Amino acid sequence: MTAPPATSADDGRPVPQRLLAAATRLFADQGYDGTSVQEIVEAAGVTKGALYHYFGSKDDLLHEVYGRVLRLQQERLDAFADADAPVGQRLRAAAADVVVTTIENLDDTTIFFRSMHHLGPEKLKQVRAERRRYHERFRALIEEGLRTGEFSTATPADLVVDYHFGSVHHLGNWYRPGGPLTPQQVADHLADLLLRALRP
Amino acid sequence: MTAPPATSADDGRPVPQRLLAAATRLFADQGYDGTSVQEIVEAAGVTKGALYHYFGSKDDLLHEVYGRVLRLQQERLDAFADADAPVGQRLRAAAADVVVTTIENLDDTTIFFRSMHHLGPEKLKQVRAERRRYHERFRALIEEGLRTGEFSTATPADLVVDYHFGSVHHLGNWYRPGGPLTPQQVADHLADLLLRALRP
Amino acid sequence: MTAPPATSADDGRPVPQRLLAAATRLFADQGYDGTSVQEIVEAAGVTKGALYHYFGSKDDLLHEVYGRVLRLQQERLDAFADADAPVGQRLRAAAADVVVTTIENLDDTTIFFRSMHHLGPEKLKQVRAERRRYHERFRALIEEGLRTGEFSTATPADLVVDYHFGSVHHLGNWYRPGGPLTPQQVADHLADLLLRALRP
Amino acid sequence: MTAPPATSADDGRPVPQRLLAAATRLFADQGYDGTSVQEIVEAAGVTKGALYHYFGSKDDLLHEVYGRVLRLQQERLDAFADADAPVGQRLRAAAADVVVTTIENLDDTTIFFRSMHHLGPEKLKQVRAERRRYHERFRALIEEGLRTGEFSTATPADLVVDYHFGSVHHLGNWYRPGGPLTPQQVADHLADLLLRALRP
DNA sequence: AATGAATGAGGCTTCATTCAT
DNA sequence: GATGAATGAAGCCTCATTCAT
Repeated sequence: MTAPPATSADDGRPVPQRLLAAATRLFADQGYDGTSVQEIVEAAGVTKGALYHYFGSKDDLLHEVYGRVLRLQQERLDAFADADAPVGQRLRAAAADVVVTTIENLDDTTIFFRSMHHLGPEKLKQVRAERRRYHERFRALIEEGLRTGEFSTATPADLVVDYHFGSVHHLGNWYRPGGPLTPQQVADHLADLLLRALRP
Repeated sequence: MTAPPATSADDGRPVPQRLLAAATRLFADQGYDGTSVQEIVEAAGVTKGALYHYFGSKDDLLHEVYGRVLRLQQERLDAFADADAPVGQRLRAAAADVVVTTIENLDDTTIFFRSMHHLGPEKLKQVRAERRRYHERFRALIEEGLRTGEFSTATPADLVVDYHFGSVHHLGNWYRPGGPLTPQQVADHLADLLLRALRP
Repeated sequence: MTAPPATSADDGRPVPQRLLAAATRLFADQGYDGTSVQEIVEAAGVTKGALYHYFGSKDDLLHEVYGRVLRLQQERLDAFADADAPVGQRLRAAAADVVVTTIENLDDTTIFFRSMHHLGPEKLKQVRAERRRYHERFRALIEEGLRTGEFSTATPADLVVDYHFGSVHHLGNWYRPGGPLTPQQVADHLADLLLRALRP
Repeated sequence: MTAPPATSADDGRPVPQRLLAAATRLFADQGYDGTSVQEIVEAAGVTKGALYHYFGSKDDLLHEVYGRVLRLQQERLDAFADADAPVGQRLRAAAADVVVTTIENLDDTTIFFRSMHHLGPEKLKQVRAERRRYHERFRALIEEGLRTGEFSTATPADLVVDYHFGSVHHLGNWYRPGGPLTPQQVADHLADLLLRALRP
């Protein structure tokens, strides 16, 4: 008959997106186990039945939350890595970009690194495969720089990748919006640390 | 009447230590929430009453598990930092040492970074205070090197500390005993990366 | 617009029959409660709306499944009972026939005896009335033989009927197609046991 | 301090027995699926936690309910079969006895034949093995009579066993306490029908 | 010092059915 | 004739913790 009424819970967005947004916020505030399905559906203004109509289980929500960010980051990494520039510039751009997008989606990424182990076996496998692909691409960039002599060969590329992504995962533990540094400033500093460590 | 019988679970160690060891192993294998109090007491060969006799709650176990490692690391950091050597050497030694002790207690540290948020508010506050003290000492070393001109001032000391400890937290996500690198080799590489990044 | 496309699930049979066939198979495999409406409609290649268009509820399906067989058996019993032959021959034929038709529709009958209690009160009443009518007709045959002296009066007719139909209900618990006996052989044996028990 | 108060729900019996009795009554009245765990614990005057302290799951209750009767019947069958008497007398006694004990535990047996398929796979396997053992013993009696020529060889022993136990399973569908026949009378009639069918 | 039965609250998930389109 | 999103109630089970002994 008429347009659906817009209450505080029922904004115009489709139900699945409302659920995902509510879950993201609650997981970030209270942790995955600390958040009940009941809380999620109340925050989204729907019923449990609706949630299970769109998502197979609670850990499906987790999977979706992180999958969105990971796909975004993979696309951006591919773009930076394939650009036409010296490898040092490309690596610096990619290393800084993952920091910026992680901070811009800090809820999603923090949730995920803390709660990944709650995924079922097959979903966990899938996510790990996607992360591996991401890391491989990043590592390939470093190896390219090693071959050209632009980077120091003192440290295995694997270890360098884990060094950098350690700091990216760690962002959720200390970065607070409104702090003294903007996301871009943090990103530039961390990328700089990486590149300085790689200087021959 | 007589000495207690020694069963397979009752290996002679005192009950609290048996409980702590069982909890550590189970938390590492299955996560904190994935492990029930029942499983812990069965693995330790005692009953629930015994656990609650020694520990006030389940998160007390978590607290103890990590507290042990944190106290150890703090002692060692203090020793390295107070040594009589150029600041670069002292920082390198401290940075490598925390990697080695983290790997040697990988179960404990992995559990902790993943499950910290399950601590009650007062225990969480206490642990955070201890960690802050640890970080402050580490940062002081870096600032010392900045003042002496031994390290580059390009990056704020805070950020450098987080960069390094990001990689330390991350160890549980990739390091596997029996891999190609010994704990000491990993430690040397990571300390080297830190020092290289700090070169002027 | 045009004729509906023929998918693998859409084999040309009308929708209600497809639903009934799917329900019968699933109920037999997984039980009535073990089968969800969603599974039925997926197996039939339609949607829930379609099911509820043709059937008022899930237990309507059960009712239809068994109603078909019961009507068939009633017709056949009436035919055998009304035939022109000695009562012993008529009873033997009827007793054997219900075994054959039960085996030929073993899914339907097994489901039914196991799930009857899921029918709503009014449907249950209706089915029980139909079954009673069936039993009465069967009992009348036995009583006819008792009056003529052809059968022994050692046992009340009621009990004899229940004795035989006990074995018929039980068929689903042990008869397997492809076993050593054909349906007709099983039927002949069971009818023979009944008639032997009735010998004076 | 004092003896526990005896309310209507809390009689003197131990909790597991109270639970089993409540479950048996409710399963018989309303079916297995028709009975919620909540109803059972309320009827037994305890909480859900207590139920799951003693029984691993809802179908564990079912398993216990039937296991009790089956063990009883197996013992009695063994006793009758091993007695010192002609095989015809022993078979008649065993055939009548299983009818009496089935009627005396009609709730348990009715529940079971109707709900067996709700048992998990391993429990189902175990129960089937116990039933098979029971049937084997019964069949051995019949085969003994076939060898001595006391029984007719017209029908395979297997089929005769299923014929008789069909009528036993069926008892729950029609026998009502307080009807015209006592359990013993029903038992005598059914055993008589079996023996008459086996006359050469 | 230690037991283990019992609590009670809460967790996730399933499902038959309805209804606007 | 048919769709499928959404409901809402109920279901089974888990678990940290307590307490009388």
